[in-house]
Amino acid sequence: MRGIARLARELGVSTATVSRALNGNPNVNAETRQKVLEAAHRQGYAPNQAARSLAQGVTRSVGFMIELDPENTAGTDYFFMGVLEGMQNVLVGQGLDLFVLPCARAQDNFVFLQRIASRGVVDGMILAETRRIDQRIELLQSSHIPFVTLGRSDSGRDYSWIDLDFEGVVATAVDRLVGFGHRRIAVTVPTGDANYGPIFEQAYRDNLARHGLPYDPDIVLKAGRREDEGDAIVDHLLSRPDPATAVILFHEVTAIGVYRRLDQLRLQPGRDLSIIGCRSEDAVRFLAPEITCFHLSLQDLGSAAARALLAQLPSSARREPVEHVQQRMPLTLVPGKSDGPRIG
Amino acid sequence: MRGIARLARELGVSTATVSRALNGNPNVNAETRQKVLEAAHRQGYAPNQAARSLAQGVTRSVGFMIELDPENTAGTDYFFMGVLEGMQNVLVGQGLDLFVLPCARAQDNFVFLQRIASRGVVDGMILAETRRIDQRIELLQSSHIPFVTLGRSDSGRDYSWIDLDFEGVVATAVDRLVGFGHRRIAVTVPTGDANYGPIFEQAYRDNLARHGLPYDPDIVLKAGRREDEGDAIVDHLLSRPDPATAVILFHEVTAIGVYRRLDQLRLQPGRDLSIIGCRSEDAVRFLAPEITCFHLSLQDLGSAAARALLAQLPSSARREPVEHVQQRMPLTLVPGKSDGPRIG
DNA sequence: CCGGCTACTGTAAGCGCTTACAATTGCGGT
DNA sequence: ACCGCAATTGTAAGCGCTTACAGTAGCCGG
Repeated sequence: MRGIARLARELGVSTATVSRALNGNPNVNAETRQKVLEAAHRQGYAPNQAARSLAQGVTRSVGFMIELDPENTAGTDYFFMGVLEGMQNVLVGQGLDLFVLPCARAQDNFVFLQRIASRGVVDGMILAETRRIDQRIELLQSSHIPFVTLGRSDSGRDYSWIDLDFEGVVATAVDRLVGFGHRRIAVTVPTGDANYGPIFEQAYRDNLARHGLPYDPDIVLKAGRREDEGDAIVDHLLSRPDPATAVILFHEVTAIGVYRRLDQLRLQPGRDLSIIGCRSEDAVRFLAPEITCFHLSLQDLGSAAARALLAQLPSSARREPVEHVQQRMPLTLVPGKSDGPRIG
Repeated sequence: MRGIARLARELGVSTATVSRALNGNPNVNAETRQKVLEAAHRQGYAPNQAARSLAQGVTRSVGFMIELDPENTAGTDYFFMGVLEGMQNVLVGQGLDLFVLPCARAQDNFVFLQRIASRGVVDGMILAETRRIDQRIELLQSSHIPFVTLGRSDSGRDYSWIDLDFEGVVATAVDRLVGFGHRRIAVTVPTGDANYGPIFEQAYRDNLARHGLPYDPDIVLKAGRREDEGDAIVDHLLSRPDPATAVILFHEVTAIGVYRRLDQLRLQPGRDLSIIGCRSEDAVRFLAPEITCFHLSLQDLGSAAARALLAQLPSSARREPVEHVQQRMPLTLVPGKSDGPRIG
């Protein structure tokens, strides 16, 4: 005999009493509770989680699904650790455990989630890197599992998401560059099927329009998350008959290549080409001149996601249907020296 | 009625048969199995994991405990992502799930593990960042939970660990510097109570001795994992009456500060001070001149840990006591331009 | 002295699954 | 016709915990 049953026998009480004492049920004599707690502690007793969740139907834990991308390990930069902290900050307060569930290969993400989402592992899910069209959303909805995504998808359905305020970033960046007198403002947009590409590009178009500037697809460049893409960006932009005088970089690391190539051409960031990055990344912290970029609180992002999930978890009396949170996290501009007045 | 029972009723068979069919038990008529699998698929049936583990006593999953350090988010991402990949590469093949368990605050790591380690969550654990004296090791041993640590501890007990071959790194670095004619070789050692500090320092002493060089505590500097610590390192080393001509940096990011300060002093890495980093980190990828450092395959590290854990998991007939793996992962020298012959 | 109340504890029925064991069937061999 | 055996399926007992419900005891007011 083991677990609660052994404790019960040794103390000469029923398993029900032990269970109650351990779970803080008020219907237990203070003295009895004391005895139980002591014995439990003495024996290093820890409840079997599987039995617990089976009996209660909840696990008191939430999952955070991330995808491992062999192409791009370095790429995640310091994103997740900050986000995890933010999540934990709100989850531990609720007595919830966080399980990060890394999916081995991005392609397998659907079956992976299907397996994990089967009742009994977690009470809710947070998904990272939502795609434009993401089957996982429907899967979770049809399984009636509470979830939140980090990133919007194109699903028309109503669900909770937290995303970065790309619209705000682009608006601020364009305003700033236009204020500096720039009129040929290039932009790089991410490759891949994450949904922020189109969002970013759309924001770019909208903001050019707001300033009455024409949209020229020739200075909208696809670029991945590798610093050496920066070289090609410079070459392309400056080789135009009507060269861009400023560029907004979606992936900030590409700035490294941009700086390098400019240097080779004896050109100077901020003077010969104004550069604004979109989310400060570790790798560019040491560029000189400092890059103008946007700062994001990863902790806030994580906390927001966790809170949005909490709001959906069964809890104290909640009759009315859950409210879905759809929130864009603001980023703050950190002015550097990589942009400035247009010359010539 | 739900789960397996519903399937069983609809198909007019017993739950036992359904369970057997689903689990690939050979004692099921091929036709019956087919029917069951079809029905299960049609209904999107997924087994309740809690019930499964309760009945079987195993969870088919392993945990990887990491500690969140608000001081030090950057950089760790890069590390963990690579390691996770390596782990997944071996775990998915075995049908095991990996749960990353982030502990909110490093101080709470013991109670955190105690809670998680209670039977029923994972079958085994991998611990990151083992301390010199780490209670978690005894906890896991007394709970009879298979585990592996990333990093040695001072525990005399026999258990599985995977660590970096700091001894090899230091030996190679010292040999190289001595070969360049250096005799005053400084070193930085990490702050904090992780166990690699003392190991590193001991290796340093041993290797100096091997070359008949004196050990001078004055050029053994504590340094954390922040680039700006590099400035102080330079100032200290060069202000000595007998300045060091070379330095081995435990935390490679400090090289950024070192480069910066040298630059301010109009000195040059590789000529005025030879610098060797210990493990290539993302942040220093773009330093010029390139830093001489050591490359570690994070994937290999992760795979090794996962394999060491697998070896302990109950499986096919294994009567003899498990063998504990104690393995130091080799790092390979990547020569750069940050070190060279001693001048003067 | 009794009914009813509060405070506590015990009994036992699950939670959804696995699995040892029993039961059934159909077969070939004698 | 009967036995033994293999193949297949069913029965039911858990796995360790929670919890509705049913006691039991002590107390009060009437």
